Amino acid sequence: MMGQDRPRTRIQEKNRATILDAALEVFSQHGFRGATLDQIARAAGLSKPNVLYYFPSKEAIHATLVDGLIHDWIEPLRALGPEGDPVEEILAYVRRKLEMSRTMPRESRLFANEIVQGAPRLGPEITGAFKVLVDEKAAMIRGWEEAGRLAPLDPYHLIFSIWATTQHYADFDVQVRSILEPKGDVHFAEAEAFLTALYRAALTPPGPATG
Amino acid sequence: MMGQDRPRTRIQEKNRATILDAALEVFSQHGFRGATLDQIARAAGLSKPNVLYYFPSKEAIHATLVDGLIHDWIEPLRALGPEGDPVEEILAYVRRKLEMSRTMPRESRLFANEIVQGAPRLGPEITGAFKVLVDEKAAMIRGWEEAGRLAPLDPYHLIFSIWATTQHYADFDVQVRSILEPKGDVHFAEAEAFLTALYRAALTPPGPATG
DNA sequence: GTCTATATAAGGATAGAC
DNA sequence: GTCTATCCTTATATAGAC
Repeated sequence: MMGQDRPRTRIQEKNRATILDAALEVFSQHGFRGATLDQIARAAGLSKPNVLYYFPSKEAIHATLVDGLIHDWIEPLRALGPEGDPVEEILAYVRRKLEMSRTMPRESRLFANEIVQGAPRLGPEITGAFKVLVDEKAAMIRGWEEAGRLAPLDPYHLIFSIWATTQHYADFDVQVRSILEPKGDVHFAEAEAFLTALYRAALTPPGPATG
Repeated sequence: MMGQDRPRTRIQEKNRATILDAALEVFSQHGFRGATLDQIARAAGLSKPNVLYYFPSKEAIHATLVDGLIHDWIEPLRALGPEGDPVEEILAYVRRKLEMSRTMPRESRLFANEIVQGAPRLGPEITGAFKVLVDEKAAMIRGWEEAGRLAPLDPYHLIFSIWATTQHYADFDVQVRSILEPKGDVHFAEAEAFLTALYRAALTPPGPATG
């Protein structure tokens, strides 16, 4: 419950970081209940009691992890700004999200595990902040649409669809790979091309004969 | 491990069905490890040992559930046929999948839980059958594209995107609701309108001046 | 077929030596 | 700070009465 937030030595910082990385690995793969302190300790190269020397409980490790990741996780949406061409701006958002699925799949699965199970460990501060941010960006998108700079699509469902399509490559990675088989990570380049085409076609306003 | 497949009385069938429904509820919400036999027994209105009278183990309940659901789960993709207009055919698939998210959210989350965690309990028979089916439909879509009846988009990633966008409303239901807030289930109608517009725009071939 | 009681194991957390 | 040993709760599964 209470965070261990007094000054720490370098070795303390290092061990905490090691534990958090190990915990990210284990929690993202097995979910909160499926993860064990034993697995986390082993992944961190420490003994179980030693892990609990740095964090008061398994739940505290998870909470610290979530708190530390949430900022980076919503950064791409925060960065969706009013400058530039709306279509290109949203396409850039899609690409940033896809890039996060490629480079931070564990973080994506950590959140996916939580949300699928009803987000019992994601406090109202987190979900609340999320809603405020989405409302803000949805209003901006709505403005673009009313100005005729974007095809008229429900902004909320547009955002949901971008989350769904991009996070899919991290959250459902095993399924994607089992279907696409051998190719290593090539499918991320394919996915980027596909999603760019999908959203460009849907977002471009009907405008006066652009072809 | 071994299925209990000798003849059963009506009461046996009824209790097995009750248990499986309760298990679907509990597994879909908490995942395999997070679910307990106590929860399943309580949800089924039976005692824990009585549940284990009908199934040899927790794992057997889960396996029976998955085996029983997989057929219905992939039915919409199987139904994607060569008749009619390709764009409308795919849009119909999108609507069927979205409808399943609305009417069978527990089933969707059951599979989501499994796949996010690396599908440790989904045998190669299931994932293998999946790949064969997707390969087949992807080839059909490719054919449509080469005939100029569909905009050229990677068929595999198109299918992934349809899974992602439609299942999102079941798997990430709490997040969707926390952002869309009060409206009861209206968002499914909105989602259908959005997804129809999204895919119609992207799938319609450039063709000779249809507007 | 269904229950109470219980065996047994796993896992979170603590005690206390070093 | 780190470890071994251990406590204690939870959870799967079984025994055996009814």
